[in-house]
Amino acid sequence: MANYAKASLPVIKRLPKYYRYLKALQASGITSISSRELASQMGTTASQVRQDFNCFGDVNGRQGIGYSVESLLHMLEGLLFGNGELLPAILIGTGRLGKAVSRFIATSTNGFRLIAAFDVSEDEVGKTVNGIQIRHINELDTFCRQYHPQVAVLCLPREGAMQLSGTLVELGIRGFWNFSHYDLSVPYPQVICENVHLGDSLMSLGYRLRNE
Amino acid sequence: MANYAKASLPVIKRLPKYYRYLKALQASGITSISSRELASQMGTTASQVRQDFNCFGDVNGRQGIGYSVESLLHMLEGLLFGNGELLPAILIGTGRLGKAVSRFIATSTNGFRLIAAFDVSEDEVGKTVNGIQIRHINELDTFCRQYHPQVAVLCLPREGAMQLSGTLVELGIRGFWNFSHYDLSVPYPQVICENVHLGDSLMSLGYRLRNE
DNA sequence: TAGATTGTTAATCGATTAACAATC
DNA sequence: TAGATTGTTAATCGATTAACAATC
Repeated sequence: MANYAKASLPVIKRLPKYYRYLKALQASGITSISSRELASQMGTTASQVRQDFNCFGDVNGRQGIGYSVESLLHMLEGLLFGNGELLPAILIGTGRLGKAVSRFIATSTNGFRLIAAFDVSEDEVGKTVNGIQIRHINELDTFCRQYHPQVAVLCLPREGAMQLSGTLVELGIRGFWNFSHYDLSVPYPQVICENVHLGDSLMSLGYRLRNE
Repeated sequence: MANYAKASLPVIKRLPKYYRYLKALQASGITSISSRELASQMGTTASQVRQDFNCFGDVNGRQGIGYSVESLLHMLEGLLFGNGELLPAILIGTGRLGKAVSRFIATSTNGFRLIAAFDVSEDEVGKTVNGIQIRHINELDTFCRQYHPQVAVLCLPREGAMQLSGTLVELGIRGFWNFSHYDLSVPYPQVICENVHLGDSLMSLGYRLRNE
């Protein structure tokens, strides 16, 4: 799919931020932007903006003018959401957090397609999240073999994610969004979405606050 | 409070992970651990473990033996959760995400104390989250002046967080946990908890999956 | 003592920032 | 043309990893 020099993880993590700022510019009718001005708005440097842009392909910046907002957005949309095709995703764990998070995946413009949800609790089974019927975790194996989801969103309350991740990889899952409060033991090259230990980030916040 | 060489952000972000692994070791009855063994379990290097440990104080590693699990945990607990005192926090936005997230802050062993919750919707006002009554956002100003919360957890659905952050800083908020899908415009030195753009991390995941 | 492991300094690696020629 | 801005190479900065003397 991609054929340009691969972006480093820090660059990848910045893409959504570029996307949001450019969307805002577009909304206010701005059609062209210089790296200097964009950097100043985003609180970064013009150098970084240009380096980043140059690593995700043919951005068509014009010397003396700047970059076309529309063309940048078009490029970012392709990178972030794919070009039309949606990544089939499953939700595992349909508690409060699972329900809150699932809304994002269920929104097709975000590039994912929620095709199933699983829970251990018999109470949950048969109910729906975002129009998707909740299945019992026992059906996971059969389901994956038939429908080949690519992404798993783990919203299990505690243990289980670690053990489950291995199974999921065997069943063809290529990416995880892990909200479980444990580390997955997934071998390279599966992609794990970072930024997901809700508790971790708050713990760190507390540390920083107390030590400023 | 802290008087040791300040830890860099990457180090701070690793603290919760150390905490979890050491807790697991403790639970399985292990009292002493070498940097080499801990690193191997966590998927990092012994060098990094030692460098990290040496930057958060007097860890009392014993040459030839290793580190005391208990003493490391004691130290990490102090760093992450404070020594008994809890950071007063408020929740802004009590939708699904706000409710899910608030459980963490409302659990006192995590080092925070949820003292209030606010929402714009009149429907929400008067209801409770985790035993805390939901107030109307109009009361935010009066409340902060009286009770001096230090941390704000932003679970607003879209706009608003950006504009609100400035006000909150003026009202004495020192740290944010921002789940809102926008960047805050908060001046240094307020602490912003990263890892919080739920959508962002999924977008990035999609990009990585499609480009592997 | 011999083996293991720390604490710390030095080397490496990678990401960010600066510089500047090319050019719109 | 003159001013502005890109694309890209070089310099800097910081974090990770390696090395090793000290020592339990």
